[in-house]
Order: sequence, then C-alpha cells, then structure tokens
Amino acid sequence: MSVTSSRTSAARARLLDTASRIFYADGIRHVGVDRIIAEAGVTRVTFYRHFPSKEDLVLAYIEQRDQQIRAAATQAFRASTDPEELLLMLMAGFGEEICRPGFRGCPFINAAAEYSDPDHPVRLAVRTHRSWFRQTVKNLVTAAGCRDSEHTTAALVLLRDGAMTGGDLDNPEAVQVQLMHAAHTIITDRRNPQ
Amino acid sequence: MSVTSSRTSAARARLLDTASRIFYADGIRHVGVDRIIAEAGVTRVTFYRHFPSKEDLVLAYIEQRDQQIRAAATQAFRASTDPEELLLMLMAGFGEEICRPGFRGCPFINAAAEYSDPDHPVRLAVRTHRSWFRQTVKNLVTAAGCRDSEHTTAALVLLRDGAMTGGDLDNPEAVQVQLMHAAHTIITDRRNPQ
DNA sequence: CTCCGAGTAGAACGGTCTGTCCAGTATGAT
DNA sequence: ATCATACTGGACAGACCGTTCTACTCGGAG
Repeated sequence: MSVTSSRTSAARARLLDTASRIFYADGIRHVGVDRIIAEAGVTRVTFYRHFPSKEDLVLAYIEQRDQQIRAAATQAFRASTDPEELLLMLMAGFGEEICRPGFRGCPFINAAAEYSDPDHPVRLAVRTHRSWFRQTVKNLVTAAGCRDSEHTTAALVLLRDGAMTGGDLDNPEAVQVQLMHAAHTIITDRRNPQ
Repeated sequence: MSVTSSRTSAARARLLDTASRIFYADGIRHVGVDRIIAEAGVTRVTFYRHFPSKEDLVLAYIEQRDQQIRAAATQAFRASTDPEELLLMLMAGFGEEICRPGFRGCPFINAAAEYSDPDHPVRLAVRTHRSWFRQTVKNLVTAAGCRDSEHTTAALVLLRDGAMTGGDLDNPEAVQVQLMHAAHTIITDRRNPQ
C-alpha cells in the first residue's frame, strides 16, 4: 500500500487534476506551484511528497493526457469494426473537441511551444504521443485498404493539427465543417476499388 | 529627429532583433529582459526608454513578424500575375520555411500558446495577422477562379497550420512533400473548367 | 500502545523576475 | 560653449519563483 499510495492518493489525484486543468487553460511555465497547491487544497509538503519537482508534475500532466486519449481511442474502437468508419469517427471526435467550450488547442502542441529544447522530457513525451497517434491512424488507413497509406496518414495528421490550431485561433464551427469535409475527401478518394 | 529616434535608434533595432531571435527560438514568457539586454548589448535603462514594458517588446516582436511577412508576400507577388501560380508559390514558401535550420513552428501560433487570454494584445495581434493571411489567400483563390472560394481558402489555411506544426514536431522534409502534394490537389481540383 | 505514513500549517531559503533610480559620459545641434 | 539626447554602469525594491524546513495532527497497522 505504501508503495502504490504515491500513485493513488486522493491528494495526488486532486493535484494532478488541478494542474491538468490549469496547465491546459493557462499554460505551463507561467503558472506557479503556489496556485496549483492552493486550488488543489493541499500543502506544499504534500505536493513535494508526490512530485519531486514541478517538472515531474508537468510530465505527469502530459502523460496523463496521453493515457486518457489512448484509453478513449481504445474505448471508441469498440464501436465499430469498419476501419474507414473508425477513421471518420476519429476525425469527427476532433471536430467535436474543438467546438467544446474551453477548448484551447492541442495540449501537446501547446506544451511543445513552451519547451523549445528538442531533448527536453516534455518534448520527448509529445513525440511519443504523436508517434502513437500516427501509428494508430496508419493502422486504420492500412486496414481500410487505402492506397498509399503513408501518404494518406500524413494528410490526416496534417489536417488534425491544422484543425486543433484553427479551433483555438479561428472559428471552431467553421473549422469543424472544413475538417470533416477534407477528411471525408481524403479517405474516400484513396479507397481502393474492390 | 528626437521624435523618430525612438523608432529608428540603433539600440532599439538591436533590442528588437535580439528579442525576435530569442523569443522565436526559446519562447516568450520564460525569457527575462536581462538576457535580452545582455545579448543586445544595451543597458536596462536604454531598454525601458524604448519599450515601456516587456509586453511592449513582445508586441513589437509579433508586429514586426507580421510586417516582415506582409512585405515578403508583397515582394513575392511581383514574381507572377497568375494567381494559381502565386498560391502554389505561397505554399512552397511554407514548405521551404519548415525545412530551414532553426525552424521552430509558426511564431504566431507559438505566441498564442503562451498567451491564453483571448483578449490579450498578443492574441489580438495574432488574430490580425491570421485575418490578413486568410484574406490574402482568399483573394488569390478567387482570382484563380476556384469554385467555393471560402471552402478552398479554409482548406489551405488548415494545411498551412498543420504543416507549420508538423515541421517543428515531426519530420520537416516529409511534411514539406505532403504539404505540396495536398496543396496542389486542392488548388487544381477546385479549378473551374474554362 | 506504539509507530509510522500521510496529511496540515506556515515560515523561510536563495534565486530570478520586472521595473525604477541615481550618477556619469559621449555626441551633435544650436 | 551650452544643452538636450541617448547611452553606460550598477544598485535597488518588491514580487514571485521553486524548494526545503520545522512542528503538529490523525488514523490505521503491527
């Protein structure tokens, strides 16, 4: 229990959830630990008991997002066995996400903007997530029998990143429509005749 | 002279150029004015004479980038009178930019990631730039006689943002190829038959 | 009962941040 | 010669940064 408690403690969970909300909404480097511990309702000692430094909290935030998205994908992939439908569902998920109130762009892209050093652990975690996402898309594209799977995958990733950016900086509803139209065009155009 | 000197001083120019380089490479909020004045080779008093606060320097950085890009576009647009060719040149310019050493993504997207408040002057400057860019693309798309100019413009903006992101986080050369392929497809597919 | 892990409360550390102030220097126009 | 202007140098305040510290409470396991 004492070993796992550092990962399952209620205080730790509150800390991480609070940090996740604040980091996503307001950025990372500019937010002090004072604000996080205050809003999480814990003390400094408790914070540093669970996270040796602020950087560990930041990493935990990024990795939690990664895990949540992977879990959501695994869950969503149970809804259908048709890879083409799943691809469209995936892109539709992004389309809905960017329209939700409080959307502030892709947390990984935003984090990378704040950590410019390519060797920084945050950057590494972002690359790990993006590699997983790209591979996931590629698996679906391949399973859907698209020609030129590498090319199609890259186009969908490009589209996704552009939509996450435009959803924050431009008109989310317009971007959503554009995203779905483009995704549909890409996927169906590359479909192999059967 | 005394009136214009605050805008044309050599010290001010060095300050702004240094800040531009550092802000783009390393981010904005995390770098202090100490580093900027040190690398620019001026004193703190000189800095605060030209920029009442750090925020004014940040704004000047964003607006300088905006002006430089507009000037480059105006310059480039003299190379041809064919709007379709100009559109492809525009996208090719982004393709080359993301492959250049030191590329760190779109300075406006990165700045917006660090300033989450939609009403912050930095966000406003970013919106201003993006509005100009979108309108510029739309003018070219319209002049090129594309069907559904609004839709085509949105697709190209989406593509551009995705490429700027992927150029920083993924493989720039691969993104460049993908960008040009997609741009070519979008533009020629929407061409009205003549 | 005793002990220990996990929590609370709050002070304090050294460092860095933006921004201000004082004193002195070089230059160039009048 | 004078005088405003733009600069240099360094010290300084006040706030905030991440981090560590002491001292205390409480509940459950041995």
